[in-house]
Parts: sequence; structure tokens; C-alpha cells
Amino acid sequence: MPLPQTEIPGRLQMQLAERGIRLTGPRRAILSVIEIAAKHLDASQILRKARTVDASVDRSTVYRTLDLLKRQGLIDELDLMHLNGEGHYYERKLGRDHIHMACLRCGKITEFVSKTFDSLKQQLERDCRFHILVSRLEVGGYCSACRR
Amino acid sequence: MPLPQTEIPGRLQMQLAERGIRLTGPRRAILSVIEIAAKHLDASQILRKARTVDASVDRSTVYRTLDLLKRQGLIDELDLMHLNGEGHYYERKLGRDHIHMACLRCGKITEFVSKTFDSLKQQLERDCRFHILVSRLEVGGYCSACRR
DNA sequence: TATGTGTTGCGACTGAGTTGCAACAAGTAT
DNA sequence: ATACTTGTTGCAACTCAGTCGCAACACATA
Repeated sequence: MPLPQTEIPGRLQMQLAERGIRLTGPRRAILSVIEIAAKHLDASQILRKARTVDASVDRSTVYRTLDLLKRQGLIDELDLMHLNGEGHYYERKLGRDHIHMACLRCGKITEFVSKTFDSLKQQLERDCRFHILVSRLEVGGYCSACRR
Repeated sequence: MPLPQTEIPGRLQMQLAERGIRLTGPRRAILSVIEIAAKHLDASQILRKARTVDASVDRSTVYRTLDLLKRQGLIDELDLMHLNGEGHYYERKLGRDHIHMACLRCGKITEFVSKTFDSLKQQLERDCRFHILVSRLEVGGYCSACRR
């Protein structure tokens, strides 16, 4: 069945179109799920949600689209300290990089933006003559509510 | 930055014994592999090396021992930006935490110790009232030899 | 509306990690 | 030394995340 064509194209769709990347039905469904997501989703959650938009979307298309978005630097891949199994989580890359803190007791994920983190990456690029494309700082421990 | 290499052989065994954890043949084989390792090893590499010491060691015993060491805080688990597949790499936890930089072109892994990284973690513990148990900063990009 | 090329669904596959279970061995008591 | 208790092991079968080859399909362009 055709997809709703009346909705305003999302930013992710625009970014792909600008780069001359073909927009297809399944791709639109997956992009909208990622754009609307309130929390970090894994591949199977993205699949399930995308299927409510386009029931024919396949697992492999989700993985292929996630690869595409990673290569384009439009999403970040997270482990969230493997709180729930071995899979990965995804989030749009917007604005500054941030740190993910995972509470090992209650499972809550907290995000934290820090100028020190930015400085650290600059220091690293300068001192090691390393050109950073992606970075991931994840921390596991006990959040304020769970640390007795 | 090189890490301090002042290490007594059999230290891991001692640390487990001190905690009243049973030392078995397979366990000793696996521990010695991890202690002697010059590079980051994944589970199947650890298995292969451990089998040169004790040929009967099983895959599941390697995973169970790695879980034990993780729970005891004696090793760190790394992804190394998934340069080679989806598996994990392991290294002994000694001294200060360090950053892992993975070159996406040549695959070289560089380690980096930074005072700024220590400060960042302190800031995080203070500002978020979060008790850090493990942390992992991984960076992907181009190393000094591969950039340009 | 026809065309070329990139994308898709499918299904079969790989590889990492897990689990239940009966046999076994480490550390301790006898 | 010997037996005992309990944690550990090898095995095999399994789950789960992610990948791949391929024929059919559909997007964007002319």
C-alpha cells in the first residue's frame, strides 16, 4: 500500500536526498521511526515500529538502512554497556556529542554534555595526530537514585 | 602512551584466590593467556591459545571465565569500534583507564592516557551524582599515518 | 512510460554467546 | 590419604544479531 505522502519530509530524508541517495518506501518508514523515537531503539524495535507504517519492511532492510545512515554519519551506534543483551542501539546525531551513562541496577540511561569531553577530543586529535570521525564514551555504574 | 608493564606473573590467579574463587586447570590456562597477551584478544583467540596449554578447554568455559573476570572487575571488555565483526576484545585492567583509538583505514589500535579523561570522569561523578564502575571511551577515525 | 540502476524481500547462512545437564575436580573436613 | 560437598567443566543443542546472494522490484531521470 502507498505511504502517506502528505507528511512534511523529515530532516533525515532531506539530508539523504541532498546527497543524491534514493528515497524508497521502506527507507522512509525506517527514517521516520528513528526521527520520532523518544528513546534509544535497537534494530528489532525499529523493525517492529517501521512495520506499523509499511508492513512489508524486512529485517535485512533495517540493517542495510542503519549501515547507510552510519556511513553517512547521520546516526550513532551505541552499546549502552550491554545492559540488555549483545545488540546495538541507535540515535540521531544532532548537535554535540554526549556521554551515555547506564545504571547497572535500574537500567536508566542518562545523557551528559560536557565541555571537558570536547576538550579531550581536541587534545586527542592534536597530541596523537588522529582525525576523529566517531567517538563513543559509555559509562556503567549506579545512578543518583540507586547509589544507596 | 605505553602502559606500566611492572607485572608479576600469576597475579590474576592470586587475585582470584584471595577472593576465595576456585582455581581450576582450564581457568589457569585462560588466565595465563590473558596475562601474557600482548594485544587485545577476542574470545575465540583466547580459546585457541588456551588450548595450546590445555587441549580440552571448551568455548563455553572461556565465556564463563570472561564473565567471572568482568564481574570481578579484573578485565575490561572492548568493542574497538567493531573494526572486525561484532565480537568483543578483552584486556587486563591495570592502572589508569585509557582511551582506545581505532584507525578505520589500517586497523591500528592506539591507547592514550589523559589527565583530562580522569577529570571528565570526576566531573561526571560529581555533577550527575553517578558512581562509575566501568567506563569505555572508544574513538574511530584516521591515525597519523593514514590521514591526508 | 520506458529505462537503467540501486533497493528490496526472501531465505538460508554465519558467528557470538548462552544454557541445561551429567560428569567431574578443588578445597576442606574426616 | 579418603570421602564429601559444592562449584566447575565439556558437551551439544540452542538463541539471537547480523549478513549475503539473488531474482523481482521501484525510484529517479529522460
